[in-house]
Formats: sequence, structure tokens, C-alpha cells
Amino acid sequence: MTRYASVAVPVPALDALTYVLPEGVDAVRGARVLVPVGTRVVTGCVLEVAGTLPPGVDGSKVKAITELVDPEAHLPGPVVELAQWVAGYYLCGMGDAISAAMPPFSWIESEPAYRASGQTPSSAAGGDLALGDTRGGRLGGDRAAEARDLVLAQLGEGATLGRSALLGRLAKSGVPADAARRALVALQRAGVVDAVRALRGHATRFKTTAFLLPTTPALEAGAVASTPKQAAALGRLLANPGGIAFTELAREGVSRAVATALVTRGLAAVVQRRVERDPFEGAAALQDEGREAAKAAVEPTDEQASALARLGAMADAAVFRVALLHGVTGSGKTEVYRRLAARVCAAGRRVLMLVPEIALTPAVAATLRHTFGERVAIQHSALSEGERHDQWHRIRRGEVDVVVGTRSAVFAPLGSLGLVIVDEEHDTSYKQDETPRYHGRDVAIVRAQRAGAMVVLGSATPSLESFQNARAGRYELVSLTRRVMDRPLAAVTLVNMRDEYAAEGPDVIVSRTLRHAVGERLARGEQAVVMLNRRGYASAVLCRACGATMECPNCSVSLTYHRRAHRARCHYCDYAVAVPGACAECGGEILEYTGVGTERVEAELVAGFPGIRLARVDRDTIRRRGEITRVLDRFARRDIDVLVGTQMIAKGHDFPAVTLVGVISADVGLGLADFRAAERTFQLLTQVAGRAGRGDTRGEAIVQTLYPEHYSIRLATTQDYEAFFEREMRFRASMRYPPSQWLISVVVRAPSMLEAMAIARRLADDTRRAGAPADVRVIGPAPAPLSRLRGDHRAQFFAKGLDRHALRAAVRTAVASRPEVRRQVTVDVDPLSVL
DNA sequence: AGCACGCCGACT
DNA sequence: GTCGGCGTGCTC
Repeated sequence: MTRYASVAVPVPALDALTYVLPEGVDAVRGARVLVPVGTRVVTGCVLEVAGTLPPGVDGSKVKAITELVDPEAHLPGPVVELAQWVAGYYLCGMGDAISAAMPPFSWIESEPAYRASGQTPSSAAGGDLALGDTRGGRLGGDRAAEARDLVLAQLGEGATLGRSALLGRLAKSGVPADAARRALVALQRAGVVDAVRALRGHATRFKTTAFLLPTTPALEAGAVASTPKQAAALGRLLANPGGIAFTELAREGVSRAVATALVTRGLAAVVQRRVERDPFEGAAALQDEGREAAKAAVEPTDEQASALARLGAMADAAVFRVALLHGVTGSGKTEVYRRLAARVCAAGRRVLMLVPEIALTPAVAATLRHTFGERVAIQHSALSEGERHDQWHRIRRGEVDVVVGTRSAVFAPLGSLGLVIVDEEHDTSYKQDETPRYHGRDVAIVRAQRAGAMVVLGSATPSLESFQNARAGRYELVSLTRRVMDRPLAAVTLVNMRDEYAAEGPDVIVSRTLRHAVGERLARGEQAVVMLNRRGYASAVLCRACGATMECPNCSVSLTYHRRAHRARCHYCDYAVAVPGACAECGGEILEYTGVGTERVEAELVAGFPGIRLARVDRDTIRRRGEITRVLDRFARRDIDVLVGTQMIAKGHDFPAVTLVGVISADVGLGLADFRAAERTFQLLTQVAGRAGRGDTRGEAIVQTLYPEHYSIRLATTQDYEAFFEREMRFRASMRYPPSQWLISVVVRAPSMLEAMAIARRLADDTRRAGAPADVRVIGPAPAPLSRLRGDHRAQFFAKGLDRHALRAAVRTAVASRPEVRRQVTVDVDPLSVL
């Protein structure tokens, strides 16, 4: 009987394809297979094997699986099913979802390779006349024929070349890719060139390294070395009969020459061994610090103890439950996670812990290592692909009990799941802002539900979604209201910048209050953090004569001035120009720089406090991975007095000597046309104020704003989360925004707004028709707030409703009915931002 | 996303 | 007549 496999292929927006399973080949769910797609052969992942063709599939089009890559599952079955849920819920293709769940280096792809057939055009069957002509008596200037000649020259002497290699060489000779492609097609048709398919890449990519080990004669005879250096090296080897890596030997001063000499004399041998790329390696120096951290927190506070008792009892029940751990900043949530995780591990079940993008510092890794030893793995975006690959395979082999990682770690191949922790569950980095647009927290909850595991969502400022679920009794609410050691929360002072402008003029950046406070800290040898959630020097360059601002040619935003580079740059598409001497519109020669960014704040503080040791942390100063860690380490060692930066510095490390946090403008973001603007502001202010006073001295936060009466700012100063929740929920309910209703955003891109609006209007109408009016409300379309982005005009509409299944079905139906515009349409289910 | 196909203006 | 630039549609 013919059997069919449903296969997810890594092609965007494409659903699973059906293939015939060759006779005698058995594929399991989660196994990788090579399958033909169009003219290519790609790696896919088996979702299902069935004895019948799925409905709606034309049997005559079904091809056979080319090759089975894995005899057993590569992705565990539950992870495959989780990816299927993601594709269905977030309205993306199965290929998009499965790609997100795959570890690095999972894909093998075929690449056509070419070689000369040895035949001449005339002798080849079906030889192409035109080709023969040009090969014969060409006068020159025939670029296509020239391209064909170059191809044949490259393929001379029986060489077989992959397409990318061939196109690369031709490009060097000045042949554009398109022309080269055409030349290849023509030569193939003429039978002069044969194409073969070759596989590219590997199914896994482990790293091996050379080890030197003592040979049996050396071990038995106590052999004598002939030189002092060889004797020393041999001594080391005899002490380590298991072998020593060459890199390690080099560190110990044993050169390659000495090692080679030992090998020549038959006393040592070289073997290649698989080694783990160790993401903890950099943290090795911090092991002590990790031990200290683990020790310092040995005694839980009463509050922590009672929270642990409740959470522990839930975990012991070993069923799906969600707890929301609402703990003020500095209340010791991490310690609760650590103990709870240890308890679940002791009961023989495994733990998955999700953290936001930047939170995982080497110190945290060291603490984890110290608690869980070798049985902890990291899946973090700051790791190299190789490290992530190795960690993934350790987890897959069952060598790991605890996985700590960012968003994508929710797909970690961990079995026997007992506990899922989502730290800082409100953090927006959990939502992926490209396809598949999934939310790590929400996928984690689904995963736990299916595994019968417990979930702990932790935050000082829970998302409205989670807190509402707790209010409704769907989640268990566990609160930590006091900071550890009963440290008081930072005293927050609001500075009304309107008053400041009236007193000091309109150019004030650092208010008198903040200036004075920074001066005090410098005098006392304490540290300060100054935050402004906007990078660059000035947010706009403006002509004083005509009022025109420098705009991005591709996006509907003004360009940000970066003084160091003396360029105006678009923060969306990275377009950059030198700032001209005069206004491009009217020729006016006086240009003004308005709107403050971090670069400006840095300049202001450096000018105001001579000799200040200051570092700036934003995307402009932090380029490479690990760089932020270096700056934060210097800050922790107190080589730096003041840290200026964007929200990058609002989260993460604790700095005991920081007693002051300044916020240059709490209003950045409040002006955005985004329904979550107030929530973001409240969260950011609360989190950043929590940075102050982690040591023995009480912290102080000074927040500058033009709207001291705005509820998100006012309530953040008292850290009154519940009051904020009530107030914000009233707004959400009145506007039918989440979490009072479900929301799907649809953005349409087109070369003109007219066109974008026309397509969006059709899709919006289709959506309206596809859902019952009671279930689905369609708002719009209208030009998106960012009406132009990277050269595209953008129109947007929303679908809202209480029934998320009906809502999704309506949007899915509408989008599926117009495949011709698929490439221009972006669907975002549960969007975090609607810009 | 690739990749092929087919249409059309440019050039010989 | 080709060449080559680009929009369109499909992938079991």
C-alpha cells in the first residue's frame, strides 16, 4: 500500500506538502527528509504519515521523498506539534513555524552543479542552431555568447562546479547573474552542459579538535624523553592519560613542535574528538561570583518562603497550572525560580526557563551552572550558532535537566517537562517581529498545557493580559510585595519640564534637580544611570528659515542627527546622508537640531561635569555581541561613574552602587499612536526606577516629563501597579483593545498608497464577509501610522472580536482567497505594537 | 524564498 | 531576431 508523508518545507508561507514514501522507507514524525520542491531539493520535516492522500491533493502531482535524513526523529514529536499549533494560531506557513523550531545547521539543501558533457552543440541531440552559429563565427560584442564561452571555460578539464561557485566566478568576469543563468540554461538545452544535483551542507555540525594522548608504550614503559621540553610534555600526558587538547597544551607552553616530536617517537598519538562549544566558558571566571550569589541568597525571606510553598505545592501536583508571580523589582524572584526549579528537578522532571533578550549575563549563567551543574543548557540569541547547535544536541540527547533561553528556546527538545518559567513575562522581546510572529510566553503556556506542566510567569509589571487572567482566576496570583533585606523602593521625584523651561530657557536637557543629584553622586563616589529611550544626537534637523525637516526618502519619518558621524540617519531603514550646509528646500543656511537623544545627553553631562567617567550604551555604541557585557562589567567594577543609555540599561544587571536613576524624558513613546504606549511607559519607568538602590543606600529616581499628571507616569512613581491596571483596563475596554478583545493587525505594502489602500479595502471587506458581524469587527483600512517604510506605502486594518477562533478564521479566509497579494500582506495575530 | 516562464522594449 | 529586465505564479 502506498503511504504518504505530510512534510513541512522551509518555504515561506507554504503549507505542508504531501509526498509518497518510497517502498521500504519508514519515516517518523519529526524526521528530516529531502524532498523535491519545484526545481529544487530541500530539507523538510515529517509531520504525519498516512495511508491515504489528504483531501484536496491532486495525486498526479505528488512526488516521492528523495531521501530520508534521520532514521529517528530530529525534532521530538511534541515540538513538531507545537510548531503546527504556531502555524495555525499565528496564521503563518508551516514552513515558517518549523524553521523557528529547528536548531542551527539543520538544513541540507541541494545545489545544482554543472559539468561539460563532452559533446559539441552540433552532435548533441536537439542542438540549438543559434548557439551553434554564435559559437562559430561571432564578430564580438555578443554578450550572451561571451557568457556561454566563459561558462565553458570554467567547466573545462572535466571540472564540476556548483552553481553558486560558478556564478561567483562569472561575476568576477563581469557577467551578471541573470545572464549567467540564461547561458547555463541555453548550454543545457544544447546538451553541451549537464546538470547534476549535489547536496550542500551537513545535517549536523559538531566541532572536533585535536587531542594528544599518550601511547601504550609510553604509559607502560615509563619511557624516557630525549629533551627537557619533551620530558615536561610527556609528564603532563602521563598525568592525563585521557588526552589533552592541543589548545590546552599551547596554553601550558607545549609547542606544536614538541608534540610532533613525541608523536614521531611513538610516545604520543593525535586523535580528533568531538568537543562542545561551551557558552559557559566565558563565565568560568565568574564561577566564584555565581557561588557567592547562590550563597548570599541562601535564606529566603518570609515572603519568598510562603511564595515557594504555594508554588511548590502546585508543581508537586504535576498538572498544567499557571501562576503569576507578581514581585516588585528587587523582591528576589530569581531566587524563587532557582529553588522551584531545583525542587522540580529533584522530582525527576525538567525545567524550561525563558528570559528576555538581554537579561542573560555571564554572571547569571555562572549562578545557574553552580546550582544545576553540568545539566543546564543555554539557548540564547547571544550565543553563536555553533554553540546553540551543540547545546541543542545536548538537550536532545537527554543530558540536560534545565534549559535557560530566549524566545526560541520554547522549542527546545526537552522531554519530561515539569515546569516552565517565563521571567519578565511582560517583556516585548518575547514577541518575534518577523514571521512567524509568535509570542514566546504564549507558546510556552501552550507547550506546558500539552505536557501537563506548571507555568510560572514572573514580573514586577505584568502584562495586562496576564494580570487579567489572574484576576479572572485562570492564573494563580502569587505576590512579593517587599524587597529583599527590606530595602525601600527608590524615592521617585517628578520634574515638570514645563517649569524647567520657564525658569531656565527652552534648551534645558538636564534639569537643575537632576544635575544637582548627579553632582552629589559624583562627589560621594556613588554611581548613576541616566536613561533616554532615543538614540542619536538630535531627533530632527530643521531649517530655521522655512521650517522644513530632513526626511527619509524611503520612510515617513524625519532623520536623526548623529553628531559623531555628522550624518542624518533613518532609524528604520538605515538610510544616511551627510548633513548639508544649507536647507535643501529653501537654501536657508541656519539648521537647527531639535529633539534630544542619548548622544546629546552624553555630551551635555561631559560638558557639565569635567572629568566624569561616563559610558553610553545604545545600539550605536554596542555593535558586537558581548560588547554590552564588557561595558556593564566596567560599570560593576566602578571604572565608570555614570551610564547613559536607552532602555538597554533599564533591565538586567544589578549594580549595588547605583543610587540614582535619571530619566531624561519619560514622554518618549507616550506620543506614539500605539494602544500600548501607556503600558510601555509604566513598565519602563517602573523597571528603571528599580535599578536604583540595590545596595545598602536608598535609591533615588528623578523622572523628567512634560506630562507629570499622565497616569502612566504618576502611578509609576508610586509603583502602584494595581491602580495602573484598573485605569488602563478602562481605556482598553472602551476602545475594545486587548486584553478586553482579541486583535489581529493586517498591513498591506504597495508601491503607492492608493494601491495599498485598494488591496487593504478588498481584504478588509473579505474579512467582514467571512465572519459573523457579531464575532468580527473590522476597523479600517487606513494608512498605517508609519505610512511609508523602506520605500513601501503601507495601509492597515484591524480585526477585533471576543471569539479568537472566529476572528482568526475570518482573516485566514480573506488572505487565502487572494494569493496574488500574499507577498504584500503581513498578518500579526495578537500584535504588541500596531505601528 | 527561489525559480521558471513569458512579455516587452532595446539593440544588432 | 536575440538579449535581458521585470512582473507573475507555483511549489506536493
